[in-house]
Amino acid sequence: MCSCSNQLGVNRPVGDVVADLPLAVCLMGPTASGKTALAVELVQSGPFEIVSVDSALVYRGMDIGTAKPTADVLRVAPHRLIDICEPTSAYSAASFRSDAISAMEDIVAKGKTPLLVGGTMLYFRALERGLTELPAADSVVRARLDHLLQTQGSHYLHTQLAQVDPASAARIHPNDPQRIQRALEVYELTGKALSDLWRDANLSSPLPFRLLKFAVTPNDRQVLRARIELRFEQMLAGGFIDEVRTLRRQYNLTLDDTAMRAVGYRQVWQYLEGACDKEAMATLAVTATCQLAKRQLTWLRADASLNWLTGNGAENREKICQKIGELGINLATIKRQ
RNA sequence: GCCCAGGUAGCUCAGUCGGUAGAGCAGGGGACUGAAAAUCCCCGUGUCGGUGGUUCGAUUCCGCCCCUGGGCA
Repeated sequence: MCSCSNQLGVNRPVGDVVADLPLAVCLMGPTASGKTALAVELVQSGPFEIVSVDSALVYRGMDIGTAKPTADVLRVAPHRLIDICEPTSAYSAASFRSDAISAMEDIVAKGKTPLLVGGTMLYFRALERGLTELPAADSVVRARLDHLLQTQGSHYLHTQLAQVDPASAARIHPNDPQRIQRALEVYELTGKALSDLWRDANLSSPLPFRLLKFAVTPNDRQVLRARIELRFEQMLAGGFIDEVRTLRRQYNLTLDDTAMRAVGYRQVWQYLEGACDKEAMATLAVTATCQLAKRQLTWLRADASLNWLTGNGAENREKICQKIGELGINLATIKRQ
């Protein structure tokens, strides 16, 4: 059993700078893998406070389709970085990094340990490794590049990029408009090649935390698919379609808005436009969600520093408790049932 | 019962003027620096419904049989 304490302390030799950094625990995993349930258990049994790492949960009014924790859950396990944006605004990995670090510092100041929970793997990476200091998205530049993309095609933009930033053009596939546009945007805003900035500019400040990372996932992909199917049915029964109707009524949204690119919302939107019937919409949404899960797993497999949690709830709690113990940290008992 | 149209990859279909076949979707793997629930890249052997015949060679042509639509009775 873990020893009982409200304080987290790091029992490492003085002078070990890395060990002196406060601990933050990461709970990563594909959609529908059970991250939230596990996080709630941890919060109820240890000195944790949750920071959401999720690009869709940041949006207000997007509750059902994002499987956002319910008000009841949030009462016992508050999540930071939820409901912080209007659906019409754009959030970003850079915004997340700075918001997350503020939240984590605040949590540590209260004597607690940040528990980072989510499935947006780019956000985890940006947090851990930092980002090159670059200009933020510029809506005017993007609108112009969008127009060029529509009229000239991505290969044209790629040849334009090759002239100002050959290294980025070589790295980015001609069919990948999003990355071509970003590289061109950075060039327009700075007059410098993105590849040169990556090489020369400093990364943002190093993360002032030590991360202990866990990945939760069923060991069988079919199990995850079944959970996704079940959850989508529950979303529909819970009023997901009305939620999208309301968003469309309340905001001046289009499918191009970041928020409406979220899995499920896109498919319901198309259904509401009459593009398909309800059954086809559900199939498309489930498929898109499974494809998202697959991409999330690709990120996770590539991270050799992860601790995998593929057991049941009790086994997973035990493993987390044990790993934290190995770091020589006194943590409140994580209850076993 | 008769007539017509089909039966080819997990699904929807293309195609082979006879030389054992390929797209989209699904699925799998991978990439990922201010949109990331996004955006991309790579991966295609399947008794070509069954069975006989013609042929050097049949998934392709012919006969019969089975199955699925639609029509006529």
